[in-house]
Amino acid sequence: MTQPATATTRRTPLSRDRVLRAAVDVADAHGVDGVTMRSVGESLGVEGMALYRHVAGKDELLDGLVSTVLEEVTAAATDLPTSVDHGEDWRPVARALMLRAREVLLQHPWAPALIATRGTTGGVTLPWYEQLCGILFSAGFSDDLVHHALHALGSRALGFSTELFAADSPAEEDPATAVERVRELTATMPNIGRVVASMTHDATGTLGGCDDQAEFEFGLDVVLDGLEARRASGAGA
Amino acid sequence: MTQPATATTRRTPLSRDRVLRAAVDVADAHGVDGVTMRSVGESLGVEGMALYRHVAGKDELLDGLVSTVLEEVTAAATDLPTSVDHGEDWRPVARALMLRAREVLLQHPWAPALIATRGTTGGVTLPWYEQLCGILFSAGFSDDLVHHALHALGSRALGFSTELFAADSPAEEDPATAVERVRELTATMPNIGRVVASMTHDATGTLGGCDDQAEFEFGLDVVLDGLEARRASGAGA
DNA sequence: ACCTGAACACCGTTCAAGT
DNA sequence: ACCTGAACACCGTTCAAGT
Repeated sequence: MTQPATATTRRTPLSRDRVLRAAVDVADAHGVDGVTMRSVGESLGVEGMALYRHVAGKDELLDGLVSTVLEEVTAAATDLPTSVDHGEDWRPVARALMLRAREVLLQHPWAPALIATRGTTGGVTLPWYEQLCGILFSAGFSDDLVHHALHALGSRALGFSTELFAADSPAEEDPATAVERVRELTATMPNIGRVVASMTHDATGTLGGCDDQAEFEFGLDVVLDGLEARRASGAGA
Repeated sequence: MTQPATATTRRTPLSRDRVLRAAVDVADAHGVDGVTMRSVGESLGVEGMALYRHVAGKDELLDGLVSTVLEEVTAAATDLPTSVDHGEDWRPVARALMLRAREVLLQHPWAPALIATRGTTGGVTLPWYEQLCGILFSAGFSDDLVHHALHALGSRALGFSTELFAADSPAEEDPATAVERVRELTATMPNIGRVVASMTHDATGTLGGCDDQAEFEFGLDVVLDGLEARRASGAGA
């Protein structure tokens, strides 16, 4: 049962980087609550106490988790443009940068919430912001408007939240109970009832079927269009 | 030292509601990590194990924390309009609703991150969404556009994140080191350096002085204007 | 009916001891 | 130099026992 790791694996010395990568794997598999000094150690074939050689403690390990994921975000953007040509629409380029960030974060569903608990992201996101700045400046943004855009887009890309709106619609729901639920809702909350009713009329016919990706892109386009309007009109704020 | 609570206080029977309110107070005072079955019990003059009579466990207590704060958000909105007059600009009304929500959440700095860890907000936010729906429908929004707006504004109001952008500027920083830091930044990251430089030129002269409130309002106005443009042009998406 | 005390499993952390 | 084992404080949770 106690399968000893191969000699090679056993001998590979621990390092801060290996610890953090192992912790990310544990979080991906068991959520952030599953990340324990002992569990991360076990996934490395080592006692949990051995980790203290390479990270100061649990808190720094969690910070490291955030940094590791955000480095992944930054790395995933390196094959995207860092500027636009004169007269070129900057929005598709910034859009791609934003969607790429989202792709990475969706692979680590625990990450946005953990990022939110940390006060800051440290410096690891700077290259990503530098890239975004490059795109915006080359498109003719003013200093102030770039600053505002960094806040508006940065919080959207790195701190996006999913499904706050959902009112616990059970994954598998009987159509009859769904209709009944809409009826109840409509009785006391006519406006929400109207929205939900319009959703049930769509192709799928299912309730609570919000397309997170589509909603993210809608909100993103609203922001991109709004920033472009302000750039074109020369408004600093 | 062991000050016994007054007889009256002692006799007031525990209830789910009192437990949750006590837990919110503990979180406000010591952060969400300070919320412990034992610490919440102590703040009520009771052993931690007594809480299990009123909440199923720690997880339900945290869910209750989120619900309590979100009920506060909903309650804080009741003196705001639920619709607009024909031809009235809906944006200032929706804006007030959003800013009111933010005000409440800023009093519980731990709340957004905790909300993010919970999959859903349960049904407690429905009245708030109902109110927002009422405003949007009365302003002539289509069903689809209201749906999109609920996502765009809801995630912004309830899941907003602060200061993801900041690169750990120490609270108290010597101006000389600040200038040096900008120089280093500018060397490898000219675009970010330009933004930071433009910030240091403002009235305060301090570095890293991002005005979260102003940035929130800027991003909010971008979204509100974008939604209005889509409403006016009759675009469903 | 409601709370307490003791107990157990698990976690973060320290540190002397191993190799 | 790097890891292990034992130990300690603290936490979530259960449950028999108190009042």
